[in-house]
Amino acid sequence: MRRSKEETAETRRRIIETAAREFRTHGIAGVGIAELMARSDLTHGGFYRHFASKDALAAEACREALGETTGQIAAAADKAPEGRGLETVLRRYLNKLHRDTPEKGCSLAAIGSEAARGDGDVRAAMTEGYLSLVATVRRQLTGLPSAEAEDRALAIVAGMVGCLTMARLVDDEDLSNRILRAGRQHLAGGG
Amino acid sequence: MRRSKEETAETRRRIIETAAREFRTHGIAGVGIAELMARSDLTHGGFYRHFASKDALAAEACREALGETTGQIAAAADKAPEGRGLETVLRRYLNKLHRDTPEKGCSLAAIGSEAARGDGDVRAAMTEGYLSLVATVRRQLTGLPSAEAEDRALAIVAGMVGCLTMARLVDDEDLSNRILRAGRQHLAGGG
DNA sequence: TGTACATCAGTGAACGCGCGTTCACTGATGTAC
DNA sequence: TGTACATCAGTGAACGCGCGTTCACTGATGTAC
Repeated sequence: MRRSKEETAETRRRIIETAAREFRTHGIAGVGIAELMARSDLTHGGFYRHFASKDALAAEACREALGETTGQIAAAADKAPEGRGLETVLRRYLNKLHRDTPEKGCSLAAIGSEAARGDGDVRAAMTEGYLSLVATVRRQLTGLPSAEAEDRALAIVAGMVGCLTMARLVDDEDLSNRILRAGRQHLAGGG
Repeated sequence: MRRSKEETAETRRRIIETAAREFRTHGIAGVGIAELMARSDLTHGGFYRHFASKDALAAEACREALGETTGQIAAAADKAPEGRGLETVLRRYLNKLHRDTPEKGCSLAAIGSEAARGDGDVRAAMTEGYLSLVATVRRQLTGLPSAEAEDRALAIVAGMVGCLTMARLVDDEDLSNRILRAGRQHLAGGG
């Protein structure tokens, strides 16, 4: 049952996509290899033809997910009218749709605290994604000394991640909505 | 082997303390009942004399941990010189010691993304802890319209959680230190 | 206050289950001639 | 271009292990008289 190179590459891509979705929904520890493979229309036995371990897949899935997220936000920021780039990034990140669909959203918020304890490759992928968002935000901060713009971008992106995480964590929807709005307003202002 | 009421209460307290520490270190999913009981000098069988389920213990452990964290920060803020309350809170929360000892630190940052997917009681405990920190920060924001001070406090605390989480997540210590410093500076300024 | 008995904290074995990973096998693909 | 054979993607059973939870049992504590 050997498959062609194209089929093999496509299978690998399918597993990563499934994992990127499932890990963001349930956490890395919350999804098993067998379930992941079943949702990719495969049996679990073939997994190790594609990845050295679950952690190796987790790192690839995070890279994939964060590439998507950071790409979309960078594109939106670039298309924004002059001087409204930061506002655009904040609106793109801190909204109800993003809050309610973690499976398609930012991995930093979806699995940040779990990944902080995790595998080195996963942390490397997360660091790269974070820095990519920071670079996008930094580009919107014009008219500031370079060092201060950098620092401000670090704090703004971390603040975005924190607001989204807290908006998902609290058990009161009104409060959750207020957190999103407060984040959009106050992170723009100088935080 | 029945124990006295005092011994029983003490045992229960010991399990909660162990859990508060272990869950913050390894995540809720990352620690088993048997390990938790062993670290409390007990065998796993007796667990259900004290708690209805692992989730019930998780909620209690979060409540305990957050009570400690929020109490310490509120006390420090109250003792701060006039007008330096927010600065004090930020210094207490965003520093290397807190980053490097999650087992004694804030549960919102340690298990925030995992708890967001979790049990209702856990989320309730987390929401309570978050609101307690928000109230402390809000008290430091004088000379602002009440509604704006509230919103600002929501964003500041979420930003603190995000900065601490990211400082733990990135795999570059210099970057981690810069995130802590940027958070202290820019969350004070208006975010 | 002393006695008889019910309660129940803690033990340790056991429950069914899913985990990550390995492996012998199948058979189509890729390659060497 | 055609043939023989090595490669390897995917299958499904199996590995040892730890998970949350249950349960019969022990014996000291708490309670009722």
